Amino acid sequence: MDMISALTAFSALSQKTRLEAFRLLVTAGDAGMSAGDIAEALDVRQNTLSANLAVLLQAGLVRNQREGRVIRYFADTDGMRGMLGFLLQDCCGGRPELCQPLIEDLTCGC
Amino acid sequence: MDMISALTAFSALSQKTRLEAFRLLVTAGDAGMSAGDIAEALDVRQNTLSANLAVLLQAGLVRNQREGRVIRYFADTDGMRGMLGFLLQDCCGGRPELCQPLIEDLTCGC
DNA sequence: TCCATAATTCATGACATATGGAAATAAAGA
DNA sequence: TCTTTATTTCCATATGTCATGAATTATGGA
Repeated sequence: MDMISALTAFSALSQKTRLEAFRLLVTAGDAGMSAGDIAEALDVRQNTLSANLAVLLQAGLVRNQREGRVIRYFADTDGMRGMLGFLLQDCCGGRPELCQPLIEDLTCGC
Repeated sequence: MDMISALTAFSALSQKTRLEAFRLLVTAGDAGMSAGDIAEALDVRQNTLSANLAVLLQAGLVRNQREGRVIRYFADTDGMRGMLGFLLQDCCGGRPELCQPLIEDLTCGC
């Protein structure tokens, strides 16, 4: 992940509808969710959500797949990992003692 | 960390100068960096950087401290942890099997 | 073929954000 | 006190972003 990709990813997550949609897809896991279901869950119009999903797609944070009439969206864990790695990489590179407790805190029991 | 704080943090990191400044401060660690040194390192004007540091401050991603004439900035690891936790929390909550490899990948050897 | 459904694309107006110049504040030293 | 240095604040402008309404594409079924 380079600087531009990271900026795109952070920018994508800096908007309420998109952050909510992304979290929804993360919890949905492999099942994913159709664009319509996401729009209904978040109470936003289809075209508004469509534009926001397009931003998440371009940021590499979600994937999609047409299934007949519906288009199903999934969280892209690789994209998420790349973005987080971009931040933590620097932390570890320079100061392992800062990184250690941060990582430990993120394991959140699973 | 709530939704609004997370949005503020992601928004703060979605701008090149701010993301660069934050990474600079992360690697600087406890030593921190003065506003002037950051401005010079990133080749941006002081007033522009000042505005951007104010955004990072408000997002809780950096702290500062006056030392005589200079104002020294530090990365706020608590803020960083809160932001990352906000994303990973959902991942773990719903799907531990998604979270596990993601966490493992983030430990990056330290 | 015709219609209904699902979702996207396009154009527009409203609002927010970033940057630069100039001025202001704060501290240190002569 | 006056000057210099470090940094911030104010203001204007240019740019970017977001949601909306209308039109468009794509699919499935009558």
